Amino acid sequence: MRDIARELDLQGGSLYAHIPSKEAVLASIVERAAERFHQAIQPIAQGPGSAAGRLRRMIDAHVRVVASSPQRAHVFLFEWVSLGEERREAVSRSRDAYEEQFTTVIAEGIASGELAHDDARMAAVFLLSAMNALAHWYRPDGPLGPEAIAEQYADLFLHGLGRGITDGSATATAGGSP
Amino acid sequence: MRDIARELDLQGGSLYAHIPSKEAVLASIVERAAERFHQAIQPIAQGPGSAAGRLRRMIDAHVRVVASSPQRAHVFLFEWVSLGEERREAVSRSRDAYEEQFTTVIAEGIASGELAHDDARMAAVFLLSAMNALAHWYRPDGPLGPEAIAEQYADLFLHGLGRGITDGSATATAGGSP
DNA sequence: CCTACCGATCGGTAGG
DNA sequence: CCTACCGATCGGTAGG
Repeated sequence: MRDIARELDLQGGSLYAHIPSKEAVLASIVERAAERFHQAIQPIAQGPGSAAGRLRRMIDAHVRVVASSPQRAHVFLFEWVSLGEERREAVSRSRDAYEEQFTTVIAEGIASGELAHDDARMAAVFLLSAMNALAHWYRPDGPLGPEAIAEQYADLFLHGLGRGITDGSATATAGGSP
Repeated sequence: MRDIARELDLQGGSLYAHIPSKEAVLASIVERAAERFHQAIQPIAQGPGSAAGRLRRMIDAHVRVVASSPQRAHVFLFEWVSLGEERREAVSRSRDAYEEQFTTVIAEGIASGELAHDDARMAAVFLLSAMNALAHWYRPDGPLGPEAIAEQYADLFLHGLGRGITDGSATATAGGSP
Protein backbone atom coordinates (compact mmCIF):
# COMPACT_ATOMS: atom_id res chain seq x y z
CA MET A 1 0.00 0.00 0.00
CA ARG A 2 2.88 2.36 0.76
CA ASP A 3 4.29 1.66 -2.72
CA ILE A 4 0.98 2.65 -4.27
CA ALA A 5 0.86 5.77 -2.10
CA ARG A 6 4.38 6.77 -3.13
CA GLU A 7 3.44 6.35 -6.78
CA LEU A 8 0.61 8.84 -6.17
CA ASP A 9 2.81 11.24 -4.14
CA LEU A 10 0.77 10.58 -1.05
CA GLN A 11 1.62 9.52 2.48
CA GLY A 12 0.75 5.93 3.26
CA GLY A 13 -2.23 6.65 5.45
CA SER A 14 -3.67 9.21 3.06
CA LEU A 15 -4.65 6.47 0.65
CA TYR A 16 -7.49 5.63 2.98
CA ALA A 17 -9.19 8.92 2.22
CA HIS A 18 -9.85 7.41 -1.24
CA ILE A 19 -10.26 3.70 -0.72
CA PRO A 20 -11.94 1.61 1.97
CA SER A 21 -9.36 -1.17 2.15
CA LYS A 22 -6.56 -2.99 0.40
CA GLU A 23 -8.88 -5.83 -0.49
CA ALA A 24 -11.33 -3.46 -2.17
CA VAL A 25 -8.56 -2.28 -4.49
CA LEU A 26 -7.64 -5.84 -5.43
CA ALA A 27 -11.32 -6.66 -5.97
CA SER A 28 -11.71 -3.67 -8.27
CA ILE A 29 -8.72 -4.69 -10.40
CA VAL A 30 -9.97 -8.26 -10.62
CA GLU A 31 -13.50 -7.26 -11.54
CA ARG A 32 -12.44 -4.82 -14.25
CA ALA A 33 -10.12 -7.41 -15.77
CA ALA A 34 -12.87 -10.01 -15.69
CA GLU A 35 -15.10 -7.67 -17.65
CA ARG A 36 -12.49 -7.30 -20.39
CA PHE A 37 -12.34 -11.03 -20.86
CA HIS A 38 -16.09 -11.45 -20.89
CA GLN A 39 -16.67 -8.64 -23.35
CA ALA A 40 -14.05 -10.00 -25.71
CA ILE A 41 -15.44 -13.50 -25.81
CA GLN A 42 -19.18 -13.28 -25.40
CA PRO A 43 -20.20 -11.82 -28.78
CA ILE A 44 -18.15 -14.48 -30.51
CA ALA A 45 -19.39 -17.41 -28.45
CA GLN A 46 -23.00 -16.44 -28.90
CA GLY A 47 -22.65 -15.17 -32.45
CA PRO A 48 -22.88 -17.01 -35.76
CA GLY A 49 -20.39 -19.38 -37.31
CA SER A 50 -19.22 -22.96 -37.02
CA ALA A 51 -18.04 -24.17 -33.62
CA ALA A 52 -14.46 -24.50 -34.84
CA GLY A 53 -14.53 -21.02 -36.35
CA ARG A 54 -15.93 -19.46 -33.19
CA LEU A 55 -13.38 -21.29 -31.05
CA ARG A 56 -10.61 -19.99 -33.26
CA ARG A 57 -11.83 -16.41 -32.79
CA MET A 58 -12.41 -16.92 -29.05
CA ILE A 59 -8.84 -18.18 -28.66
CA ASP A 60 -7.58 -15.18 -30.58
CA ALA A 61 -9.62 -12.79 -28.43
CA HIS A 62 -8.57 -14.38 -25.15
CA VAL A 63 -4.89 -14.43 -26.07
CA ARG A 64 -5.09 -10.80 -27.13
CA VAL A 65 -6.60 -9.76 -23.79
CA VAL A 66 -3.83 -11.56 -21.90
CA ALA A 67 -1.13 -10.13 -24.15
CA SER A 68 -2.53 -6.61 -23.93
CA SER A 69 -1.53 -6.62 -20.25
CA PRO A 70 -0.03 -9.80 -18.85
CA GLN A 71 0.18 -8.14 -15.42
CA ARG A 72 -3.50 -7.36 -15.27
CA ALA A 73 -4.32 -10.80 -16.60
CA HIS A 74 -2.13 -12.31 -13.89
CA VAL A 75 -4.07 -10.51 -11.19
CA PHE A 76 -7.38 -11.69 -12.62
CA LEU A 77 -6.29 -15.22 -13.37
CA PHE A 78 -4.16 -16.05 -10.34
CA GLU A 79 -4.31 -13.41 -7.60
CA TRP A 80 -8.07 -13.38 -7.08
CA VAL A 81 -7.53 -16.27 -4.64
CA SER A 82 -6.25 -13.72 -2.09
CA LEU A 83 -9.64 -12.03 -1.88
CA GLY A 84 -11.81 -12.60 1.18
CA GLU A 85 -14.34 -15.39 1.03
CA GLU A 86 -17.32 -13.39 -0.16
CA ARG A 87 -15.63 -11.65 -3.07
CA ARG A 88 -13.61 -14.74 -3.91
CA GLU A 89 -16.78 -16.73 -4.40
CA ALA A 90 -18.23 -14.04 -6.66
CA VAL A 91 -15.10 -14.13 -8.81
CA SER A 92 -15.25 -17.91 -8.83
CA ARG A 93 -18.77 -17.78 -10.23
CA SER A 94 -17.68 -15.27 -12.86
CA ARG A 95 -14.83 -17.55 -13.89
CA ASP A 96 -17.16 -20.51 -14.07
CA ALA A 97 -19.46 -18.57 -16.39
CA TYR A 98 -16.51 -17.68 -18.57
CA GLU A 99 -15.36 -21.27 -18.80
CA GLU A 100 -18.93 -22.25 -19.59
CA GLN A 101 -18.85 -20.16 -22.76
CA PHE A 102 -16.01 -22.29 -24.07
CA THR A 103 -17.63 -25.50 -22.88
CA THR A 104 -20.86 -24.62 -24.64
CA VAL A 105 -19.28 -23.89 -28.00
CA ILE A 106 -17.26 -27.10 -27.79
CA ALA A 107 -20.37 -29.07 -26.86
CA GLU A 108 -22.24 -27.56 -29.79
CA GLY A 109 -19.44 -28.65 -32.12
CA ILE A 110 -19.54 -32.15 -30.70
CA ALA A 111 -23.33 -32.34 -30.94
CA SER A 112 -23.29 -31.30 -34.59
CA GLY A 113 -20.56 -33.82 -35.38
CA GLU A 114 -18.14 -31.05 -36.32
CA LEU A 115 -15.81 -31.80 -33.41
CA ALA A 116 -14.91 -35.03 -31.65
CA HIS A 117 -14.34 -35.50 -27.94
CA ASP A 118 -16.40 -36.93 -25.15
CA ASP A 119 -15.94 -34.36 -22.39
CA ALA A 120 -16.51 -30.78 -23.50
CA ARG A 121 -15.82 -29.34 -20.06
CA MET A 122 -12.47 -31.07 -19.73
CA ALA A 123 -11.53 -29.87 -23.19
CA ALA A 124 -12.40 -26.30 -22.16
CA VAL A 125 -10.32 -26.59 -18.99
CA PHE A 126 -7.43 -27.96 -21.03
CA LEU A 127 -7.60 -25.05 -23.46
CA LEU A 128 -8.04 -22.33 -20.85
CA SER A 129 -5.20 -23.74 -18.76
CA ALA A 130 -2.86 -23.52 -21.71
CA MET A 131 -3.96 -20.00 -22.63
CA ASN A 132 -3.90 -18.64 -19.09
CA ALA A 133 -0.32 -19.72 -18.54
CA LEU A 134 0.53 -17.05 -21.09
CA ALA A 135 0.16 -14.56 -18.24
CA HIS A 136 3.21 -16.22 -16.66
CA TRP A 137 5.53 -16.17 -19.64
CA TYR A 138 4.30 -13.81 -22.36
CA ARG A 139 6.63 -10.88 -22.99
CA PRO A 140 5.58 -8.07 -25.36
CA ASP A 141 9.12 -7.94 -26.71
CA GLY A 142 9.23 -11.69 -27.38
CA PRO A 143 9.52 -13.19 -30.87
CA LEU A 144 5.85 -14.16 -31.22
CA GLY A 145 2.96 -11.71 -31.27
CA PRO A 146 -0.46 -12.56 -29.83
CA GLU A 147 -1.90 -13.41 -33.27
CA ALA A 148 0.81 -15.97 -33.99
CA ILE A 149 0.48 -17.54 -30.55
CA ALA A 150 -3.31 -17.66 -30.86
CA GLU A 151 -3.09 -19.33 -34.24
CA GLN A 152 -0.70 -22.00 -33.01
CA TYR A 153 -2.83 -22.63 -29.93
CA ALA A 154 -5.95 -22.92 -32.05
CA ASP A 155 -4.19 -25.38 -34.36
CA LEU A 156 -2.97 -27.42 -31.42
CA PHE A 157 -6.36 -27.43 -29.76
CA LEU A 158 -8.40 -28.22 -32.85
CA HIS A 159 -6.02 -30.62 -34.55
CA GLY A 160 -3.51 -31.77 -31.96
CA LEU A 161 -0.28 -33.30 -33.13
CA GLY A 162 -1.93 -36.15 -34.98
CA ARG A 163 -1.67 -36.47 -38.70
CA GLY A 164 -5.42 -36.33 -39.16
CA ILE A 165 -7.34 -34.89 -42.09
CA THR A 166 -7.14 -31.13 -41.73
CA ASP A 167 -9.89 -28.78 -42.78
CA GLY A 168 -7.44 -26.62 -44.69
CA SER A 169 -7.41 -23.76 -42.22
CA ALA A 170 -4.64 -25.06 -40.02
CA THR A 171 -1.17 -26.59 -39.69
CA ALA A 172 -0.20 -24.79 -42.86
CA THR A 173 2.90 -22.63 -43.21
CA ALA A 174 1.75 -20.34 -40.38
CA GLY A 175 0.64 -17.34 -42.35
CA GLY A 176 -2.36 -15.03 -42.07
CA SER A 177 -4.71 -15.51 -39.14
CA PRO A 178 -8.49 -15.07 -38.57
CA MET B 1 7.84 -19.75 10.05
CA ARG B 2 6.03 -19.61 13.38
CA ASP B 3 3.34 -21.90 11.92
CA ILE B 4 6.00 -24.41 10.98
CA ALA B 5 7.57 -24.11 14.44
CA ARG B 6 4.23 -24.68 16.14
CA GLU B 7 3.68 -27.79 14.01
CA LEU B 8 7.00 -29.08 15.36
CA ASP B 9 6.23 -28.07 18.96
CA LEU B 10 9.06 -25.55 18.91
CA GLN B 11 9.32 -21.86 19.69
CA GLY B 12 9.60 -19.65 16.63
CA GLY B 13 13.25 -18.81 17.04
CA SER B 14 14.26 -22.40 17.77
CA LEU B 15 13.70 -23.32 14.14
CA TYR B 16 16.92 -21.55 13.31
CA ALA B 17 18.92 -24.14 15.21
CA HIS B 18 17.95 -26.49 12.35
CA ILE B 19 17.71 -24.35 9.25
CA PRO B 20 19.74 -21.43 7.94
CA SER B 21 16.86 -19.35 6.56
CA LYS B 22 13.31 -19.35 5.32
CA GLU B 23 14.49 -19.26 1.73
CA ALA B 24 16.65 -22.35 2.23
CA VAL B 25 13.55 -24.29 3.29
CA LEU B 26 11.62 -23.17 0.21
CA ALA B 27 14.60 -24.04 -1.99
CA SER B 28 14.78 -27.50 -0.49
CA ILE B 29 11.08 -28.17 -1.13
CA VAL B 30 11.37 -26.91 -4.69
CA GLU B 31 14.48 -28.96 -5.46
CA ARG B 32 13.07 -32.19 -4.06
CA ALA B 33 9.86 -31.71 -6.02
CA ALA B 34 11.83 -31.00 -9.19
CA GLU B 35 13.65 -34.28 -8.76
CA ARG B 36 10.41 -36.22 -8.59
CA PHE B 37 9.28 -34.80 -11.90
CA HIS B 38 12.60 -35.43 -13.59
CA GLN B 39 12.84 -38.99 -12.36
CA ALA B 40 9.33 -39.78 -13.50
CA ILE B 41 9.80 -38.46 -17.02
CA GLN B 42 13.40 -39.04 -18.01
CA PRO B 43 13.46 -42.83 -18.45
CA ILE B 44 10.37 -42.59 -20.64
CA ALA B 45 11.60 -39.71 -22.78
CA GLN B 46 14.93 -41.33 -23.42
CA GLY B 47 13.64 -44.89 -23.59
CA PRO B 48 12.27 -46.86 -26.52
CA GLY B 49 8.94 -46.49 -28.26
CA SER B 50 7.19 -44.27 -30.75
CA ALA B 51 7.08 -40.55 -30.05
CA ALA B 52 3.31 -40.63 -29.54
CA GLY B 53 3.62 -43.61 -27.21
CA ARG B 54 6.33 -41.98 -25.13
CA LEU B 55 4.37 -38.72 -24.94
CA ARG B 56 1.34 -40.63 -23.71
CA ARG B 57 3.41 -42.21 -20.94
CA MET B 58 5.15 -38.92 -20.10
CA ILE B 59 1.78 -37.21 -19.76
CA ASP B 60 0.58 -40.01 -17.51
CA ALA B 61 3.73 -39.77 -15.38
CA HIS B 62 3.59 -35.99 -15.07
CA VAL B 63 -0.08 -35.95 -14.16
CA ARG B 64 0.50 -38.64 -11.55
CA VAL B 65 3.29 -36.63 -9.91
CA VAL B 66 1.05 -33.56 -9.72
CA ALA B 67 -1.88 -35.58 -8.42
CA SER B 68 0.24 -37.40 -5.83
CA SER B 69 0.62 -34.04 -4.06
CA PRO B 70 -0.93 -30.98 -5.67
CA GLN B 71 0.48 -28.84 -2.85
CA ARG B 72 4.06 -29.89 -3.43
CA ALA B 73 3.57 -29.55 -7.17
CA HIS B 74 2.21 -26.04 -6.62
CA VAL B 75 5.34 -25.03 -4.74
CA PHE B 76 7.59 -26.40 -7.47
CA LEU B 77 5.55 -25.10 -10.37
CA PHE B 78 4.51 -21.68 -9.13
CA GLU B 79 6.19 -20.64 -5.89
CA TRP B 80 9.82 -21.01 -6.98
CA VAL B 81 9.56 -17.44 -8.30
CA SER B 82 9.85 -16.22 -4.69
CA LEU B 83 13.37 -17.59 -4.36
CA GLY B 84 16.33 -15.21 -4.42
CA GLU B 85 17.95 -14.54 -7.74
CA GLU B 86 20.66 -17.18 -7.58
CA ARG B 87 18.47 -20.11 -6.63
CA ARG B 88 15.68 -18.90 -8.86
CA GLU B 89 17.94 -19.04 -11.88
CA ALA B 90 19.04 -22.56 -11.00
CA VAL B 91 15.41 -23.67 -10.81
CA SER B 92 14.72 -21.90 -14.06
CA ARG B 93 17.45 -23.92 -15.77
CA SER B 94 16.07 -27.12 -14.28
CA ARG B 95 12.62 -26.27 -15.59
CA ASP B 96 14.03 -25.51 -19.03
CA ALA B 97 15.72 -28.91 -19.08
CA TYR B 98 12.45 -30.55 -18.13
CA GLU B 99 10.53 -28.76 -20.85
CA GLU B 100 13.28 -29.75 -23.26
CA GLN B 101 12.54 -33.42 -22.69
CA PHE B 102 9.04 -32.89 -24.01
CA THR B 103 10.24 -30.69 -26.85
CA THR B 104 12.74 -33.31 -27.93
CA VAL B 105 10.25 -36.17 -28.05
CA ILE B 106 7.80 -34.01 -29.98
CA ALA B 107 10.53 -32.95 -32.40
CA GLU B 108 11.51 -36.57 -32.93
CA GLY B 109 7.92 -37.43 -33.78
CA ILE B 110 7.74 -34.55 -36.23
CA ALA B 111 11.05 -35.49 -37.84
CA SER B 112 9.94 -39.07 -38.35
CA GLY B 113 6.64 -37.95 -39.83
CA GLU B 114 4.71 -39.54 -37.00
CA LEU B 115 3.46 -36.20 -35.67
CA ALA B 116 2.56 -32.96 -37.40
CA HIS B 117 3.27 -29.45 -36.13
CA ASP B 118 5.82 -26.84 -37.01
CA ASP B 119 6.95 -25.64 -33.59
CA ALA B 120 7.85 -28.42 -31.17
CA ARG B 121 8.78 -26.05 -28.36
CA MET B 122 5.47 -24.21 -28.52
CA ALA B 123 3.63 -27.52 -28.51
CA ALA B 124 5.57 -28.56 -25.39
CA VAL B 125 4.74 -25.27 -23.66
CA PHE B 126 1.09 -25.72 -24.60
CA LEU B 127 1.01 -29.21 -23.13
CA LEU B 128 2.93 -28.40 -19.95
CA SER B 129 0.79 -25.32 -19.33
CA ALA B 130 -2.34 -27.43 -19.45
CA MET B 131 -0.90 -30.14 -17.21
CA ASN B 132 0.61 -27.79 -14.66
CA ALA B 133 -2.69 -26.02 -14.09
CA LEU B 134 -3.81 -29.28 -12.51
CA ALA B 135 -1.90 -28.14 -9.42
CA HIS B 136 -4.47 -25.33 -9.13
CA TRP B 137 -7.62 -27.38 -9.42
CA TYR B 138 -6.96 -31.09 -8.90
CA ARG B 139 -8.66 -32.52 -5.83
CA PRO B 140 -7.95 -36.10 -4.74
CA ASP B 141 -11.63 -36.56 -3.90
CA GLY B 142 -12.76 -35.30 -7.30
CA PRO B 143 -14.61 -37.48 -9.83
CA LEU B 144 -11.61 -38.11 -12.10
CA GLY B 145 -8.46 -39.96 -11.08
CA PRO B 146 -5.03 -39.08 -12.45
CA GLU B 147 -5.13 -41.89 -15.03
CA ALA B 148 -8.41 -40.70 -16.52
CA ILE B 149 -7.22 -37.09 -16.64
CA ALA B 150 -3.93 -38.12 -18.20
CA GLU B 151 -5.68 -40.14 -20.87
CA GLN B 152 -7.98 -37.28 -21.79
CA TYR B 153 -5.11 -34.83 -21.89
CA ALA B 154 -3.09 -37.17 -24.09
CA ASP B 155 -6.04 -37.56 -26.45
CA LEU B 156 -6.54 -33.82 -26.60
CA PHE B 157 -2.88 -33.14 -27.17
CA LEU B 158 -2.30 -35.82 -29.76
CA HIS B 159 -5.59 -35.59 -31.62
CA GLY B 160 -7.20 -32.29 -30.68
CA LEU B 161 -10.89 -31.85 -31.29
CA GLY B 162 -10.68 -32.40 -35.00
CA ARG B 163 -12.30 -35.36 -36.65
CA GLY B 164 -8.98 -36.62 -38.02
CA ILE B 165 -7.99 -40.20 -38.65
CA THR B 166 -7.26 -41.68 -35.26
CA ASP B 167 -4.59 -44.27 -34.68
CA GLY B 168 -6.95 -46.46 -32.73
CA SER B 169 -5.45 -45.74 -29.31
CA ALA B 170 -7.49 -42.68 -28.51
CA THR B 171 -10.83 -40.91 -28.43
CA ALA B 172 -12.43 -44.26 -27.72
CA THR B 173 -14.89 -44.90 -24.91
CA ALA B 174 -12.31 -43.86 -22.29
CA GLY B 175 -11.34 -47.21 -20.90
CA GLY B 176 -8.02 -48.70 -19.80
CA SER B 177 -4.93 -46.52 -20.08
CA PRO B 178 -1.15 -47.12 -20.61
C1' DC C 1 -4.60 14.94 2.55
C1' DC C 2 -0.97 15.12 6.52
C1' DT C 3 0.92 13.97 11.19
C1' DA C 4 1.47 10.78 14.24
C1' DC C 5 0.59 6.67 15.75
C1' DC C 6 -1.69 1.79 16.73
C1' DG C 7 -1.25 -3.29 17.38
C1' DA C 8 0.19 -7.22 14.90
C1' DT C 9 3.37 -9.74 12.55
C1' DC C 10 7.59 -10.74 10.11
C1' DG C 11 12.40 -13.22 9.64
C1' DG C 12 15.97 -13.67 12.45
C1' DT C 13 19.63 -13.39 16.54
C1' DA C 14 22.26 -13.28 21.24
C1' DG C 15 23.16 -15.69 24.96
C1' DG C 16 22.49 -19.21 27.54
C1' DC D 1 16.14 -25.80 22.14
C1' DC D 2 14.31 -21.70 25.13
C1' DT D 3 14.01 -16.79 26.64
C1' DA D 4 13.90 -12.53 25.29
C1' DC D 5 14.38 -9.49 22.08
C1' DC D 6 15.71 -6.79 17.51
C1' DG D 7 14.46 -3.69 13.61
C1' DA D 8 11.41 -3.59 9.81
C1' DT D 9 7.12 -3.68 7.88
C1' DC D 10 2.21 -4.37 7.57
C1' DG D 11 -2.87 -2.51 6.99
C1' DG D 12 -5.22 0.87 8.99
C1' DT D 13 -7.03 5.01 12.11
C1' DA D 14 -7.73 9.49 15.00
C1' DG D 15 -7.75 14.00 14.75
C1' DG D 16 -6.97 17.75 12.51
